[in-house]
Amino acid sequence: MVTLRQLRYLSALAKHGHFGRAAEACAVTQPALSMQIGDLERTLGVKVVERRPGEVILTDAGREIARRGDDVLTASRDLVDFARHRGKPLTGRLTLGVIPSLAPYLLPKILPALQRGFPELRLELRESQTRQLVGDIKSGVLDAALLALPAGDSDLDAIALFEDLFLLAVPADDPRPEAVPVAVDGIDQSRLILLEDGHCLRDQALAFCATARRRDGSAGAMTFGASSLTTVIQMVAGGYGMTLIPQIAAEVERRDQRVKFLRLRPPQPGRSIGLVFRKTSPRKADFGALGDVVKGCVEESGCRPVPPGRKPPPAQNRADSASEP
Amino acid sequence: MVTLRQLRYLSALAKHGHFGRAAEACAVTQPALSMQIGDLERTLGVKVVERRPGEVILTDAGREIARRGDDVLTASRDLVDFARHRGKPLTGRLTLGVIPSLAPYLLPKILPALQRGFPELRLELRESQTRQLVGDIKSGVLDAALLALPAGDSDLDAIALFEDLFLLAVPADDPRPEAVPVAVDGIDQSRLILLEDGHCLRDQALAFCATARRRDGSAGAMTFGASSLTTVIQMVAGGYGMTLIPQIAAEVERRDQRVKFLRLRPPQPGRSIGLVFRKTSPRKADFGALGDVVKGCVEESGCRPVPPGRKPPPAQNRADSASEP
DNA sequence: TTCAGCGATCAGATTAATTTATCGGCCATG
DNA sequence: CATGGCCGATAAATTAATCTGATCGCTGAA
Repeated sequence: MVTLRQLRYLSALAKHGHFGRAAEACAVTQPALSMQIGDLERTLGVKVVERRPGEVILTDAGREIARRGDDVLTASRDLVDFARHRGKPLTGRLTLGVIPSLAPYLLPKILPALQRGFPELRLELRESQTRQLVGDIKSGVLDAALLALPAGDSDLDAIALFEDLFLLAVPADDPRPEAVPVAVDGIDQSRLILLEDGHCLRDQALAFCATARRRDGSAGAMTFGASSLTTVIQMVAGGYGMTLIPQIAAEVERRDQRVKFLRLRPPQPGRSIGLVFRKTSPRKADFGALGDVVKGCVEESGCRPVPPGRKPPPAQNRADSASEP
Repeated sequence: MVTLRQLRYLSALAKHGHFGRAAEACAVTQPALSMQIGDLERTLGVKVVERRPGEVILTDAGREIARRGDDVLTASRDLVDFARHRGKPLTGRLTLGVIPSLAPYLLPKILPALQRGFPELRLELRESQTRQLVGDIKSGVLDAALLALPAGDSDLDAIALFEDLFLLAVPADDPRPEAVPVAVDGIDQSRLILLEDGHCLRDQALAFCATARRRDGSAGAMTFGASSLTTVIQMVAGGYGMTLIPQIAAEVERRDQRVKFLRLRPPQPGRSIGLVFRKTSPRKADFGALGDVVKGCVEESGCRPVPPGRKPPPAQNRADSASEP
């Protein structure tokens, strides 16, 4: 009979490709793991791993078995999570991913409120790009993530939290007055400074500009890859170009006197920020509560963004955030 | 740490509502099961069952835990199935459901071929209505089922096998010549004899007639509920009315000289027969092979129906088989 | 009151899993 | 072609998990 223990050991073995290290990861000795894998192979009637000198690789069948095993483990972990957290939202450990263009601006708003409202919550944060976050949510490494919708994965569910409009950040000495919204034509794509590849914000900005206009044939855009929005703003301040920046970040970056932020004429581009989690997650109650906290913080911070009143996030007539990360 | 054993015992307990009988079903003694349930409650920190004199009922949390536990068990059973059957399609035990309006006509065609081509296959058949079959597939009681598409459940996948057109069965002394297709107007809905409630064929026939015409306000139709198509044909033969009958059944029922079958004018109503199974089923290779056998048998039997060349089954301009069973 | 049904509990036996120690194959070195 | 290191398999002893059979205590019915 197959056991969860065998699947756990197999999962570790698949991950480490090494009996000794897999055993260590499972906090058992190597023979213990060897025997469990052996038992598994015997009960399934298939060689699961190829033991070759210098490396241990899964067989084809083994790969599929490990994949299914991970599904089983995730489901059982969910079961335990459900039982342990049922009835008391936002207590205990909760691992949350946040995209880099959001984390430094949103977290300072919500962490104090969370701490105050849910002192029993032990939040573990991770900052990564959307692609990574989605993978980690699906594999159960993360419970949920704050990112720009849509996440575009049918295994995932989302709660829309707020709309985050884009502003055009330009040097303070730009001739255009701050009061007048500029048309997208005001954006010289070749002077656009963006985050490095892989950031959803970069893709959204590019998508918006692409639909807005295409000044020359070159895929162009001075797409120097900064790793943080603050860096991007520094470059704008230094007169190296301009950028599209989400309102929630502009609030903070506005401190720098050498830049100013111009609003854009409708249809204003923007992104829809949401809380994403596995459809089968056992902690939906937590996510509802967490979402409420975020909405509350964003609202009371006097920020323009407001929670939308609909389920499926829009992303129509705005940046095409359908592109992966 | 939670174990599959505990989940198996919990599943049995949930099903039987009785420690003793659940234990018996698991082939262990009652104390063994009691202790495992006790351990489970201890590790989860929740009372899972309410022990009250005379009955054992799950708590709210227990119900959800049992549901999730069943998911885990299904996934682990799938893993084992995958490992055991991988590489040798159509061997070993395979449980297959078939709807009643199809089983007696299709099975005689395919069983000999299956026996010949796959002697190692031990097919276990069950005849039930669509609703029941779908439930059993989802819970893992059945591996797959032959029924009229669409099954309409997002957890299920289907392979379309063939189109089965409906014919109008009338008494042999009906004045209309067999050679000329009749219009749907030729169907007097008030004289329609159908299978009893719950059969998809009944719903399809009613749906087709409803779109075809509505002679009077009465929901009408002489919908005496026969439990088999043979019974229905007997009644038609006896002059009690007429019926819509799938071509595959007409082939057989044609033996009765007292009825004849009129073709219908386009858009000809019909049903799309398919093989349905869980999306995550470990035996998709088997289903492909089984589907091929069915297609082959249906074709070579000189039957009109042919395999369609498209994935999503039609059900357009024909009986509305979207209604449940 | 007494009894039958049912689940909990206990002690002891059994089975499964783990650890420590060791073996043997396979490379890379010298 | 020896030698030592790495790595997984195996053996024996130990520990932990699980089971059985006997029994207890509770509850509702006779």
